[in-house]
Amino acid sequence: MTLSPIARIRRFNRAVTTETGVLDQSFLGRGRPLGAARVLNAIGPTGRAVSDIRAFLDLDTGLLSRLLRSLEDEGLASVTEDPADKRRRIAHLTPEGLREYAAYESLSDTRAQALLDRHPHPEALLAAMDLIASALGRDRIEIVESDPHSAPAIFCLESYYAELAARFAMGFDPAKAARLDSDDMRPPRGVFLVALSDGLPSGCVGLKGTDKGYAEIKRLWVAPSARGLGLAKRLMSKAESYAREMGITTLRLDTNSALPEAAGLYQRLGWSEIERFNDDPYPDLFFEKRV
Amino acid sequence: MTLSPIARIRRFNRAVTTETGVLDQSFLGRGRPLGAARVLNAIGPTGRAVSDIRAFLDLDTGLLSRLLRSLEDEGLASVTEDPADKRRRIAHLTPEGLREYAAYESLSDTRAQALLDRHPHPEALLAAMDLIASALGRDRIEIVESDPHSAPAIFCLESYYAELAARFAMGFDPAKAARLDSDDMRPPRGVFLVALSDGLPSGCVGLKGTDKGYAEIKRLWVAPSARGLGLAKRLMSKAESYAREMGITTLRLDTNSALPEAAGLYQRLGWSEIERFNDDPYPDLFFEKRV
DNA sequence: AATTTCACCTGACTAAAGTCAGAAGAAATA
DNA sequence: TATTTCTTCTGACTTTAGTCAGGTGAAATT
Repeated sequence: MTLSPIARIRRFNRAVTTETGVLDQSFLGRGRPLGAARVLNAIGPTGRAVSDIRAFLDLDTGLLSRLLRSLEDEGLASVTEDPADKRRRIAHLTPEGLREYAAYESLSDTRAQALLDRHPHPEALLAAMDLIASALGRDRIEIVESDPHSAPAIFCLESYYAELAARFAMGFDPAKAARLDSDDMRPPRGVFLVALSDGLPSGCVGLKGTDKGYAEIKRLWVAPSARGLGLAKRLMSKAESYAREMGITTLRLDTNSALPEAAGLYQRLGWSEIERFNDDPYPDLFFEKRV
Repeated sequence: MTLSPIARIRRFNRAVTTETGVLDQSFLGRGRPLGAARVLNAIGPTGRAVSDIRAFLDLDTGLLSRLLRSLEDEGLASVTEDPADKRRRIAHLTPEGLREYAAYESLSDTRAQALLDRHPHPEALLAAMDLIASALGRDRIEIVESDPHSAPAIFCLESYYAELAARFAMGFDPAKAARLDSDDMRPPRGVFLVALSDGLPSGCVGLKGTDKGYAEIKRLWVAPSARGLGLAKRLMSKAESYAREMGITTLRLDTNSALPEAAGLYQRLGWSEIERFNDDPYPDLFFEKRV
C-alpha cells in the first residue's frame, strides 16, 4: 500500500473540512445565521467599506444589503456614507457589535489555542500551516509599497537579518553593515516593497536611490514558507518597474556567495557580475543591470 | 511585529476556507446542489449503507432520503434493501452515477495535482498536510483489528522497517530479524492492530501468541506525523486488553536502546526491564508486564 | 405473541441563501 | 450639460437546507 499524494491531500481536505464544520456549528451557537456572522466578522473592529465586504465574501449586492440591515436591526452594526464618495458606504460595528465580534474571535481562538496546547511540537505545526497557507495563497500574494519603518517591513527585515546571521560563517551584525538611510528607500528617492500573503509579510525588497548615477537593490528576502513560488522574481521585477518609472537606468546590487540561490536568481534575471563598487564588509559578489 | 501563533492559524484557516470555497464553486458548476453532490460522493463507487451516509454527513433522515430520491430521479443512484436486514438500505451508483462521481473526483484531483506540480517541494507540502490532518483528526483516530497481511498493515510494517534501518547504526534487515509467523498475530493466538487516522494508517502493534506461557508485543510503530498524540499508549493499552480477553497474564517485548523514546514509554506504562529472553540479533533491551 | 426498537420514508413545514429586476443618488465622462 | 457608470438599496421571487411529526415494515426483545 503506497499512499498516493492525491489521497494524502484528500485526507487533509477531509480533516480541515470537518474542523471548519465544527467551528461553523459553534458559530451557530450564538443564535445568528452563518451569513450574518460572516458579515459581522468581515466588518471587523476597524470598519470596512460595503463594496470591500462584498468582494471579500463574494456576496450578491441584495443579499449583503439585507444582512447588513439585519445586523443593524440587532444593534450590532451601523452603515454610514463615505465622505469622500457619497455613493459608497462604510459599515462599522457598534459597541455591542464589537462585543459579538470578540465573542466569535474567542470561539475560534480557543479552538486554535487548544490545538496548539495539546500538540507536542506547536512550532512544527505552525510552520506546516504557514507552508500550506503560502502554497494555497500564492496567487493572492500581493506586493505593496510600504514604509521601511512600518511593522510588516520591520518584520521582514528582522527575519532577513536573522537568516543572514545564521547563514554567514562570520555571522551578521546589522549595525556593521553599510548604513542605510530609510529616506533613500522612500519615494521619491526609492521605494520599499513588502509581499503580503493573506496578511503575512512574506518577502521584501528595497530600491535605494543614490547620487552616483545608479540605484541599488537591497534587502531582498523571501520567507521560508513562501520559497519556490516565484516571489523573489516578482519582487525584483516590481522593483525594476519602479526604477524605470523614476527614470533610473542602471541598477546595482551586492550579495554574498554564501547565498548561492540569490546569485543564481540575479543571473537568470539578466544581471551581470561587476567589480566591487563599495567597501561594505559583508558582500563579495556585485551585479549590475540596465533597465 | 511578531506574528502570534493565533494569527498564523487564522491565516491558515483563511487560506484553506478560500480553497474549499473555490472547490465548492467548481462543484456547483456541475449543475447540482452541494448537498446532492456530497451524497453522491459519500456513496462512492462501492456503494454504501444509507445509515452510514447519514452518520458520515451528519444529515437528518428526511433530508438524506430526499437527496437520495433526487439522485435516483437523475438516474445517478439506486437504493436497494440490505438482504441481511431488510430495514436497512444500501445506496449504489448507476453507471451514469459513476461517471458523475469520477467527474467530481477529477475536479478536486486536478486542483490537488496543480498544487503539487507548481510547488518546489511537494514532499514537504504533503508532510505538512499529514501533520495537520493528524493533529486535527487525533480524536478521530481509530484502532482496528487488521490482518497482518492487509494493505494497511503492510504499509505500517514497511514504514517501521524503513525507520529501523535508518536509526540502527548497523541498519536493519527484516529478513535477519526473528521469524514472525503471521498466524501468531491472528486470532485466536494473537492480534494485529492498526491505527487509522481518517483512513491513513498511522500506527500499529502486534500481539504475538507463543507456547511459552507469555505473549509478546511486536512491531509497535507510530507514523511521524502522528507522534506526540498519545497514540502509542492507546495502541499498547488496546493490545493489553486483547491479551487480557485471551486469558494471557504475562506480556514480554524486546526493543533497542537506539529507540530511547520506546524504552521510556514502556517504563511509564508499567513495564519492568528483564534479562534477555531470546537471541534475536537486533534487540538489546527486554521488558515484561503482568496484566 | 405482543411490544418495543430500528431504519427509512413522506408530508408539511420554516429558515437561510441566493437571484434578478428595477430605482435612486452620486460621480465620472462625453 | 447630458449621458453613462457606480454603489447601494428594495421588492419579489426561487432554491437549498434543515426540522419535525407521523407512518410503515422489519427485526429484536419481552
